[in-house]
Amino acid sequence: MPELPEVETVMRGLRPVLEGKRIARALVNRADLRWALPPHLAKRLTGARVENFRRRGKYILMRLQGGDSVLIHLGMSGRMLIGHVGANTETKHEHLVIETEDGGRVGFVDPRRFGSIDLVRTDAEDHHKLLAGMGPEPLDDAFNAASLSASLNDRRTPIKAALLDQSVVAGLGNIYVCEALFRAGISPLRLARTVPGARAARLVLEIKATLREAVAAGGSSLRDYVQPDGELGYFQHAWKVYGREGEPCPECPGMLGCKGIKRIVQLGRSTFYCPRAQR
DNA sequence: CAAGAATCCTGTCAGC
DNA sequence: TGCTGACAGGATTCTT
Repeated sequence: MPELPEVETVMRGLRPVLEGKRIARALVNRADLRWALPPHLAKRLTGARVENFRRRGKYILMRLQGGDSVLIHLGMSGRMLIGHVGANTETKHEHLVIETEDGGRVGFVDPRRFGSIDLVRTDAEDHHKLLAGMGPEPLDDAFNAASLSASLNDRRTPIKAALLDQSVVAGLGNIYVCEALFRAGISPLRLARTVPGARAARLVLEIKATLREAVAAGGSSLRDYVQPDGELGYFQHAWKVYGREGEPCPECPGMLGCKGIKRIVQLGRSTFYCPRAQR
């Protein structure tokens, strides 16, 4: 679930609670997530000072003093529950708990257990199996019309599938791909190889704009997801097509040939788009 | 080799 | 109220 804006929001929420703090206690309640947690995770966390955070795609990296990074992926339903030691925080599916010396408490909650946590040496973060081969950060300058065109050129999949591929661009998921394609006026069914050129240039701009706006809004809060501080992100109200099957298209409402937002299935997942506005 | 399907797991919601 | 089936932010692994 959480896509780049939500992961970024979560990371920003963790900073004030953990950065510069020493971990007094760490507790693993359940180790069988997507992949088994490292056996010595709790031991490695306990007593460690948290230096800083970094986000890469949909991953959060928490750097510890001593040269290790904790690599966190929230999967579909993962979130970080922030509170205080001793406060009533009874929650199901809290697989990892971290308590800081100054009384802060962070719980990793993930009902579906598609998330994962691993340890990696900080100086080799990008060589980790899960990060190696990941495409450019969409908000970096390295992600531009030329680079996107190059990676779409030899692809025969629909553009929707290509953008969900993290090796093309890192951090996009189902929602933001739908939104960016709508804003760029590109059909999700269009073959990726036909996008390079002017369409790719427009697509890059819309991807960046959509993500920037979503980050500024604190992400999109769905059923399982709220910001670490419990506040709701509000970008879901700005969705133009996602989850809006049957509603009028914001681009061509009521115009001849516009039948509103349509839902189709690609890669087994819902795609929302306007067949008239997106070509 | 590339592209699509199946898969992991739990919760929620709509419909009957 | 309770049951059933569809569906949900992801991404690897298995089949065609």
